[in-house]
Amino acid sequence: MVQKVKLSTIAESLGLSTATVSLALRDSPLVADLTRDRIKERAIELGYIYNRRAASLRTSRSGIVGVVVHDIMNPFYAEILRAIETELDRSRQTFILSNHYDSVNKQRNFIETLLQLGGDGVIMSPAIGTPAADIRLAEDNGMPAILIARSVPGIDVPTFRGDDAFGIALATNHLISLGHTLIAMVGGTDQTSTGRDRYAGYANALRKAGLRVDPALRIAGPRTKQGGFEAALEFLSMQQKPTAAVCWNDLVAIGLMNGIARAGLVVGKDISVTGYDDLEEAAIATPALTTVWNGQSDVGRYAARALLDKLNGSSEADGLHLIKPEMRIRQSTAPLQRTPS
Amino acid sequence: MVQKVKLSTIAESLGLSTATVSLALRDSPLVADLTRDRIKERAIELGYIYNRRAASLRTSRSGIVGVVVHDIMNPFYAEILRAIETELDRSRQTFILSNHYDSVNKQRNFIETLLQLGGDGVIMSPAIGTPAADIRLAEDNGMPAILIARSVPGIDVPTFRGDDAFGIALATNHLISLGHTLIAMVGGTDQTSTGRDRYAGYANALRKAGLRVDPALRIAGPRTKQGGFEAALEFLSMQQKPTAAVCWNDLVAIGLMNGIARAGLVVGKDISVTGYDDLEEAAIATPALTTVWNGQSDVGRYAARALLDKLNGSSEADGLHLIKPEMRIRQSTAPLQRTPS
DNA sequence: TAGATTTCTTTAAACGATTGAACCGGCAAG
DNA sequence: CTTGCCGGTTCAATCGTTTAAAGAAATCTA
Repeated sequence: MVQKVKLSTIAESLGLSTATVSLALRDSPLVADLTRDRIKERAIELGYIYNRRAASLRTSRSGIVGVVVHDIMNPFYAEILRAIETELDRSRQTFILSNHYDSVNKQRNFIETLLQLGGDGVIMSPAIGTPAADIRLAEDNGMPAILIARSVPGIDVPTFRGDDAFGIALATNHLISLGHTLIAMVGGTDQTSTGRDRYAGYANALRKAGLRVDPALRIAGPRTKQGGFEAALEFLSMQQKPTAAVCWNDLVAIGLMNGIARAGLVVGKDISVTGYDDLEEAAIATPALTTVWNGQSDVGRYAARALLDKLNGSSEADGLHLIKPEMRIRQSTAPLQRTPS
Repeated sequence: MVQKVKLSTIAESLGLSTATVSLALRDSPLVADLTRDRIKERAIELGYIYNRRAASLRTSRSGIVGVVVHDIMNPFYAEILRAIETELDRSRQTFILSNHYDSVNKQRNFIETLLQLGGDGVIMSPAIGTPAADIRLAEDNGMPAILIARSVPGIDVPTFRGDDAFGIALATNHLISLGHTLIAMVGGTDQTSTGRDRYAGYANALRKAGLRVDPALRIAGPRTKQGGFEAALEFLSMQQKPTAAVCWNDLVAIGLMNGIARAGLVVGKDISVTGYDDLEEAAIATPALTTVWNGQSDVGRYAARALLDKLNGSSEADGLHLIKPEMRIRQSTAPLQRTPS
């Protein structure tokens, strides 16, 4: 269907040229005030709808920004997205969201689609195993990329994430200071930079405190509630009976707490559990979850701003920017109970 | 920046016309097999990127579908979106997602943006108070709309949602059959069609069982965990001491259960609680939540299909389609305890 | 009063792909 | 030998907007 009302419709109805109408609608000082008002009024009367594809064909700015993360329904990303949304809304950019579910293919598809649509830029939390070439594909075609939450080796675009090693060390040290010596690490994988950083943070904290680092205490697994819930069994049936768990994130921690509760033990008394991220949910979990705030809102806000800056050509924020996490102590951790033996 | 590689680049490099290249890339039977292969090969060599805006300017099909709901981070919508995503992916449509947070303005902005981008269609869970004119704006400009989860008075486009009155009655009857007579309804508002339907379902079930409907037992509030958590106080301090709660949704129920647990009471023994929606989370909550499956995945799938059908001009699914909810009985509900009096 | 300047407005050429119509050389039918 | 047809390819107009550059009318300058 062809467009009913276009610039020329308005132009004809007023006996003007499309050029004038175009300029007037964009508040150009070139057109007389009176003319501008008449044009705008008529545009509304006629129900004119601006055709962005026609415009962007000419100008090569589409006003579209892509955002792709592992899973937008994951509350961790949800909080980042919320911040990005706020920031982009302010500068009237439309954003296209997508999950990649850690499929490099799905992610590349998204980048290609975005290029086809003439996307102005892309913010991404790269899928596990993202090749540098995929980021370059975007950059080389004039679509700047910003990374969040994870880095890609060989890529130097602006990257924003929490300082994972530091953050996990905060949690681990907190447990150590409560007297725990057998501390498991539950959930997640060691295949991402995040994963390696977190494990290193945990292991280093133990070593510094003179405790043994036992690989058997690492229970890897999905980063979900379900994953944490299922890990509870393994956790509780370990030979060495750990008394505390540092969890990959709040979801895993909440799942684990549920699993432990099902088994009749009391988190925050028999067992101490820490989360990571400080989701809204952490505070209302039972017991309220001790966790580490990971700066989601800052990550989102900074990432969006970095992109907008790039689009305006003004700034250069290339390279890695680490956000410092902060400890949030609640009721899921407690001093070590001396077991009557 | 102008496009580096376009149809004409390929055409020139092979001594052909852009017309042939255009046809070849779209697998038209009009071009010779040999030619087609050479063209495709060269396109890849040159790193050609299809320019959808140029194409859609000519064809008026953009391959973009908009989806706008109250809050994509809300797991209820998340499950619907997941289904929509799967269905749309299959037919290579890009989808643009947005929250309206129940702001009619934000929603209208989204519709306008989508029209500007030449969106092929829109799936929406309309904001509270959406005027019929906003839906018509889309339809009148050739962008078919599909409604999910809520209806809009005066609008007859395809609408998919759960049968709320029926579903809440299921939950209410379940509690009645367990012997409860003082049953509160917690969370949500009565300003939407959904809200009115749900309250009606609850009230009717009580009346049919010969029980009194007391407006004081209706605790309205936000449809979030936080909302449920906060409602716990009010619930526990009511004069008439209800022994069970029908919650607006699983989130409210989980929040309420947390709140009740904090107060030292045991859900599934002292108090019975039902949820609504059957989110993934319901099964792993503690105690596992008795709830009503609301057909999210069906709603999403049917809605996406209805839209795709409309785009192909093939079908007519106008009007309301109700999905029948189903009961999921777990551990958060139990027979009424006779209070020692 | 002629020329210069200012203030609007228009002309016309892009932007990159699609598509109905035209073209072309070769071959079969009449 | 003309006519028609066929597979393959090209021509040229078109989608709706933007924007240099040119034009026109009014105002200012000397």
